[in-house]
Amino acid sequence: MTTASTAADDTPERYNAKEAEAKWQKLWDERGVFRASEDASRPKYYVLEMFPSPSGRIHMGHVRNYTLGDVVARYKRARGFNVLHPMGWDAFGLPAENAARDQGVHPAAWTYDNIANMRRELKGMGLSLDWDREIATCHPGYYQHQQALFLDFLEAGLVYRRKSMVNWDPVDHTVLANEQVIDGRGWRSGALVEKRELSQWFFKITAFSDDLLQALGPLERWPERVRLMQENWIGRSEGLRFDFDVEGRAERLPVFTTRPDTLFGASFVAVSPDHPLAKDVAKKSNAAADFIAECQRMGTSEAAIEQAEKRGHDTGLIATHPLLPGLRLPVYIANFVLMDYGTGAIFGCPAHDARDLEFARKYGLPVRPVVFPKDAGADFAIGDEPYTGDGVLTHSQFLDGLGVDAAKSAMIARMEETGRGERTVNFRLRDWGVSRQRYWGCPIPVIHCGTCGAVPVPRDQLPVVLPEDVTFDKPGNPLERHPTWKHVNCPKCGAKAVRETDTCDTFVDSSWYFARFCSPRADIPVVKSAVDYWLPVDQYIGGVEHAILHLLYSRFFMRAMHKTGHVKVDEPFAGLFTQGMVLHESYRAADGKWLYPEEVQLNADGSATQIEGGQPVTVGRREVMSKSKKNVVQPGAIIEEFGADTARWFVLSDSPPERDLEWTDSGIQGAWRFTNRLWRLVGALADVLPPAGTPAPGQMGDAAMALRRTVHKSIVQLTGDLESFRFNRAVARAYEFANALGDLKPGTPDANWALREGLETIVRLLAPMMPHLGEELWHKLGHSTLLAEMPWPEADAALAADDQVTIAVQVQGKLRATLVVAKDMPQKELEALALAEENVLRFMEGKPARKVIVVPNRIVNIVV
RNA sequence: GCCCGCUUGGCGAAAUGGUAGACGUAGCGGACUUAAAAUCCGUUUCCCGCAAGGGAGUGCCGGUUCAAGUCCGGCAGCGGGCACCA
Repeated sequence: MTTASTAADDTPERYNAKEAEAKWQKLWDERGVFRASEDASRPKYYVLEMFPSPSGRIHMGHVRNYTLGDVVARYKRARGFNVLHPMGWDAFGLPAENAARDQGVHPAAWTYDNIANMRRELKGMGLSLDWDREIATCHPGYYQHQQALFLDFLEAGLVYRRKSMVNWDPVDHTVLANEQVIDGRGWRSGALVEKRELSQWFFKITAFSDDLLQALGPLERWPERVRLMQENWIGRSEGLRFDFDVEGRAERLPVFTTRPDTLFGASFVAVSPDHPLAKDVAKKSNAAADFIAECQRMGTSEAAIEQAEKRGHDTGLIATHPLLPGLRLPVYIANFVLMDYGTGAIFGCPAHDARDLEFARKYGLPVRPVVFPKDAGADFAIGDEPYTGDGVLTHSQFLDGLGVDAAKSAMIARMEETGRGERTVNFRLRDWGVSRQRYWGCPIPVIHCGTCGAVPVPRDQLPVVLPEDVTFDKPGNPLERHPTWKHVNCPKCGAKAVRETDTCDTFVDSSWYFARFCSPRADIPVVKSAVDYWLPVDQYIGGVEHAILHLLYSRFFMRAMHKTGHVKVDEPFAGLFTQGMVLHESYRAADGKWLYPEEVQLNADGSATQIEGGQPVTVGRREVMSKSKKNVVQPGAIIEEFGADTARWFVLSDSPPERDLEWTDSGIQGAWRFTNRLWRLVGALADVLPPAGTPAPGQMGDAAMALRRTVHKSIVQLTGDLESFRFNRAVARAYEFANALGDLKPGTPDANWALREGLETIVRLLAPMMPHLGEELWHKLGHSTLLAEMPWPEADAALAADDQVTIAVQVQGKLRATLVVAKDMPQKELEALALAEENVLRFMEGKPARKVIVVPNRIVNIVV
């Protein structure tokens, strides 16, 4: 990386960003410009970016995220909105515990150190934040209210405890998330992961399945993509639930199917290895027990599932077909049937389902098609592929001749009539397990008593504070082995009891922080008047990687908080913007080692060499910045070198914000060039400009008028760009605007006046994007007000409209000439002018015009 | 496997169905300079042409239209989400 010039070069011709930025940040802070309070007389606007984890340093993704949010916040403020723009810390989580174990530092100390550092870095970006509202989720002042909400949800029946299967690492003594199991082994210990049944706390997100799905529709200011992902995740499917009789057993076996039309093609029944029937069978059969144990040992990773073949164990039981009493279906325990979807049991119709077909072929079960493709003959048979399309029902009694949809309805109706089943809706969404066997999280406020069971911690005993004297030298949960912390008396009966030692999933912390920001110091979770005023968040901005979990959990939390009387809205985020990632090329030395960008010299021909030693370097494709590939650029270093405004300008400039952005050295240099160009432009003209507020001279020359038109057109266009999140377009307009300003020669009173108007306007338009430079230039232009408190400039509509337009003239749809004419010239005149063009006549080849299409102010197309 | 998105100069990208490539970046040529940096000016989709101008061109094939990067149908490539969900 070569750096030609930087903000540190303090020559009179260069903007000293470092000095200026510190000065304006201090002034904003002292005057409390960005402090927010409820004000019923003004429209409110709540802008929020996803809050960071205090990992240590901010990265370019943060710079992009918070710049986008800050542009919105500053712009809306200028438009007269009462803006709330807060910041906080998603501070609980595993990294702090890892640091504790590896570096011997307490998680709290590590976290608060990182917060202090990152707060300093964020302040250096000049963000228009209300720092008085700062919160950290690891602070008892925050998590005590989360504990109160937990108890509210518990009372409302939205929290419950049940046994569930988890991935258990027998070496580290902890539960692992699916993502932490690699090839069936713990990612850290390498131990074979076991499936274990543990008691876990769950949030009953499924209580809102239907609502969470239905309410996606009206979220018009959310990306379609995110809504679709949530829709798929919730996974609603309609079907039939009905019961099989099993020979020799009293209980019927309920199954769920979305293809009731294929019931006459059934050839087996299968239950999950975790199904009660399977467990029953295993009591008497070692073979069955062995099979179940084997299934449970199987990995849950994607790869493991993909490779796993369909396998089953024949229980010897027979289910009888509900409509064909003579048809006896073998009951299998099958590894591909999931306990927690539907009823944990299915009927298999191999002819019309891929999994069932694979299973049937393996165990020699009949494959009987009952849905025939439209043009199939009576001898239609299934080969290697099941037939899953529409068709005509065959060999299916009362369904014969029907299409698939009609047959589904008919079958459901028949089953409902006979009382054997019913139409059912099933969701893929499962309840949210929040128990984590970890220290650095919000303690779950429950006490376990031998006689009373799980007893909520009384409200007056909140918060349940994490003990500080814990050790991380052994695997497992430090809360579990703490000598005193968990030993308490039962709040109900007074007997000896133990605290819940599990803590909350950190996704719980981030599911309601946006509500807490409304009243961050209140002694209750949220103050009604505050949340009623501010919520929902008007514009939320963050990475698409949170499209499902965080955004879905937050939607659940709002509903739960609504139900428990805390808020009156269901949807937390009225508008959502998902930004792209920041990418960078990666560099590899001849020996295969990754190199940091600053170790590499980029050559004009596109090749690269190592600065030290001069060996050739392999330039890799651009990808997400990651420590392992060393393709990272530290925001701190960039801001130190060029200032925050230049960094902000660059991340806004190159790509549309929803798309990935490639960080390039030439790009940041270009942004730095522009920063200085503006600064010089104002500096060079400061002496000749008329004083601020001078009335316009009566006579305006053509050049001055042309600039005035650019000024007012720029206001209109750039405003539209900001409104629609097209910040790269706004940047391009600013360049055009600045080019026009540079082109007008000063000297005459009209030109000087137009230049003042232009410079003041560009400074105000750029202020949301480059706030420090804006203040600096505003001040240079003779103003003593703060630009951050100025209203948005207004365009003169007459000037913003063109008085001349360029008309394209086409012959047969091909461009043959252009006309510059007065705006709104009548169609007849345009047509006449077009037909008089030499080149147009040439391409008409003497033929008469058959048809002339005239679009006013745009185009004339002549068809011959 | 299912669902979704994307594909335009060397590169990042613009373009309410109406002049494709604005703006930036990189390159090339020039001015300034002892020189470099910085700055400023010019130029840059490809092909033919001294020029005027012409031809081709938005992943590929086809369609709708006076007019298609944009709309419709099909295909390919790349990326993302979900995935034994019955």
